[in-house]
Amino acid sequence: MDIPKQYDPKEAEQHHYERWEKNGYFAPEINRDPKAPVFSIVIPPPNVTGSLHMGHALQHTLMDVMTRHKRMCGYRALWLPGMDHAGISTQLMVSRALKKEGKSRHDLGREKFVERVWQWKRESGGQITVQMRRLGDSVDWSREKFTMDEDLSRIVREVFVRLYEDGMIYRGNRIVNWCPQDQTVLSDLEVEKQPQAGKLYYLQYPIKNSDKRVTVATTRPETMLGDTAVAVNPGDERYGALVGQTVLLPLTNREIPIIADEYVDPQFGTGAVKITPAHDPNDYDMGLRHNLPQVVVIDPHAKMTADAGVDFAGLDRYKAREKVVADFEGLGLLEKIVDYEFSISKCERCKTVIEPLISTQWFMKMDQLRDVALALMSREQLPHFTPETYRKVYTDWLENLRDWTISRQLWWGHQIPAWYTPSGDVIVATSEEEARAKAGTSELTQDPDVLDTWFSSALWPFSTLGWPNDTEDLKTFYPTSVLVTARDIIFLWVSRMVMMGLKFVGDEPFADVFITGTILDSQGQRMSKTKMNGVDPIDVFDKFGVDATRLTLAQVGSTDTRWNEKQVESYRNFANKIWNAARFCLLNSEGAEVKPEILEQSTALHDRWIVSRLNRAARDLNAAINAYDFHGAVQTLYHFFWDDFCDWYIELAKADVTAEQDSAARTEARTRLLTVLEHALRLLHPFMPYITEELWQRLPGEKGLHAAYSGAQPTVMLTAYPEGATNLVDEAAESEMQVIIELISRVRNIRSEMNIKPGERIPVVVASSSENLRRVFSSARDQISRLVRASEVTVNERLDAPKASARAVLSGGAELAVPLEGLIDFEQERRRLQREQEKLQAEATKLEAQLGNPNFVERAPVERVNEVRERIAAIAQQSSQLQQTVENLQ
RNA sequence: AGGCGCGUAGCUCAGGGGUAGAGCACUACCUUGACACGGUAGGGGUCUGCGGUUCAAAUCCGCACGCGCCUACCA
Repeated sequence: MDIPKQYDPKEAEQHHYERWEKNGYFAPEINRDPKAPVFSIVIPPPNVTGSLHMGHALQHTLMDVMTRHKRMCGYRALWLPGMDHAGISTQLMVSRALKKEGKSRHDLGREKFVERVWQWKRESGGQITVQMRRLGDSVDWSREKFTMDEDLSRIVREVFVRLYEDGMIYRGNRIVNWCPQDQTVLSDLEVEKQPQAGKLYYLQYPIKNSDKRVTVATTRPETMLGDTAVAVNPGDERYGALVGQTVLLPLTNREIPIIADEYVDPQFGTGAVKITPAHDPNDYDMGLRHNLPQVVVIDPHAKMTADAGVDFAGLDRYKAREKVVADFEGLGLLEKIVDYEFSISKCERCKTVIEPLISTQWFMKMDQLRDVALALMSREQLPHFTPETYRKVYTDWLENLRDWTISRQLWWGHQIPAWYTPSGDVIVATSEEEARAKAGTSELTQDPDVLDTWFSSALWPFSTLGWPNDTEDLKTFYPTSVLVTARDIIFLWVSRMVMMGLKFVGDEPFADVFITGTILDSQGQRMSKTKMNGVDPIDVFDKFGVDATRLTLAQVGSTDTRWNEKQVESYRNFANKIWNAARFCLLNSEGAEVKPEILEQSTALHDRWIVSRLNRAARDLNAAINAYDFHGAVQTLYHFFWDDFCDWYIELAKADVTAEQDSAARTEARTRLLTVLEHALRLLHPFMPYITEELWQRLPGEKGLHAAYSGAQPTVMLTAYPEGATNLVDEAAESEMQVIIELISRVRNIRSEMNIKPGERIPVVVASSSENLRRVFSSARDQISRLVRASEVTVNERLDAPKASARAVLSGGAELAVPLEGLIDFEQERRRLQREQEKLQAEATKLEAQLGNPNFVERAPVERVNEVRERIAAIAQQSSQLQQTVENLQ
């Protein structure tokens, strides 16, 4: 058999995925058990323009671990993939491509432009699906969806119409966030706040029929051209007399009132605020309260309008700002300018400063849906968030939810299914035909706007499953089991899916929500394109292998973690360890094959021990995965495989397995070793799909699949995930083995501390008053001998060894001695024993202090007190044995 | 301004009322027939600080400091 010494991940990553996909292993139909429980996840659809970044790699790893785990547990498992049309990003991307050809989207016209986007999508969209295959995502590609698919688009229209008919969608004229660059409205969630070092300008407005002035402070002087009032707090004594008077607004010919409103904070600035209802959300609200006119002085391109006056019309907003300030200064009305840090709203896509503008848009009322979602949370604690702290984030957000601006002035997206008659009536329908029928005319114009991308995403968990038809998929897979996503879209997406799911299907879209952590760069900064500090997962795959990367990511779970390549390297080493352990098993497999029954028929201590450890690990793993404790799961796998299986079991079994002579005992040892390995590969598979499949395929024997998949081509993917049988967890075997392990470690410690040459064989004397322990030592005599390189191992009731021996006391009431005539350095040995003694004493002192405290004895649980007493007794015994030993050295 | 999270070994992180953990890094020895991407044995922490609750606090509760993130209409 030819197995290289080093594992080559690329080799394994090359062919298995294609076979899994081709054989339909990812589709839930592979499960033949009609009574199989169901597990389903819908993928957070990545942008069609996107490529795989660390965040995806993390989320996908976790979703794949869960899906593979549940599939192996016999669940009818579906992980449904798809992509999002990503309105603004995609439109921008294609527009940029056009620009290189010297064209704009307006040159093409809407229809041609949209066709161009589709063409782009066909040719270069969905790069990420290739990368998902590399990562090993076991998604059912036969169910792949795209938010702009015809069927999903129809569902979007259907939902829109129903919401409109329910009075939850309306068209209105309001102040909105406008991006002057992208020429579209944005929702509150699509603008980002940034701290900005700016200026606060103090402007003086003359009061009519008086020589007094009132000073207002503003960060945006240009908006004063649209002021329609000055407001003060009604309780502000400084200004009480002014309320009701009129201000002569400089640079304009207008007179505006001084009004009183609670909103004004007397502590801030001068306590008097200029009010510009057309260009500030707060002023807008105040304008409505006081019936103030809205004077629009800034247009959608962020240029000043004719209403700003002839001196300003056509100026850019920042140029206008300079001119307003200069003019005030010229008039002697500029009181002062102070440095001031405030936050500014920017378009999250293009980073242009948002202009609040009054505009006609489509909105969705959220109060009713919000209440239903909140009721679900208070009544059933759904969805259940992991980590739980996000429950509060989610509910707080919902409680403060406002209407959602759902229209966008884009061409790429779901065009709003509303038509206008020549007389201006609005007809909302699922198709133009239906609209014509409703309107009684064919002279209709469709609303040019499209819907916010998140509108279709909100429907994702049921639109992908065939709603509004009562499909098998919808009945089977909805509600889905868990949603895995990053925390930044809890509001944009998670909450909206809950609301829409409840409204249209009647059930919550998912029971659980797992919020992943964030992978930061090594400096603790968020990875971002602009900072160029991102780590490309594909590069990591190439360098360390997909499986090692997955293990690293799975371990991250819900914690924010700095990217640490050393960690991946360590898991690359782990993969290599697995490879070489398997290599050893396979190189010594002649005459043997995997045979699961053998595990229950183990009699030797080390065999019962590894079976116990295996089942314990399996039990812990199932519990950890089900509790979304991925970090714990990875640790369990790592230590079971490396420490228990490689460091101890293989070494203990080695003599039997590698015996030159063929024998029943050798075959049995080999069979057991192969079988334990096969179980370990199954445990590892959800985390490390490639190396496990590669090795599993090489194991000899009829390796069974889970009953639900009988008849399928052999693959570790479809084997049963070991459950961890309680009856095979053998506490006695584990504690007996623990004594052997301790014995071996102590002797090795003596060898190392005494500087005994590695090749030197030494006699070992062990003694215990316990007959059982003596039996344990005797049966393990050969193994102990090999692992500590002993010339002979003697087991007695009482320790009988020459003075010139190194000694140690074991925790189970056993002692050992290593006679070292001529080799031992008495002084060194005394120091070594002294250190042991000190450690014990330190512990004893602590425990005795505890026992000496009457409150402890009275109030602590009895078991606890007894534990301490027993421990003290054990230490006392060990200690006196050690003392004896030290004295014997004289 | 509020809310949330975090502060544990040199580094990256687990843990979480009852004797401080892992990986990496470090020290010594080892090319022993699976693996040097390895083996064996070690060293290393008053668990940010101060108070409180408790028989017992790294763990629970306050407060302070530091670091993140989120929400917010202070011009």
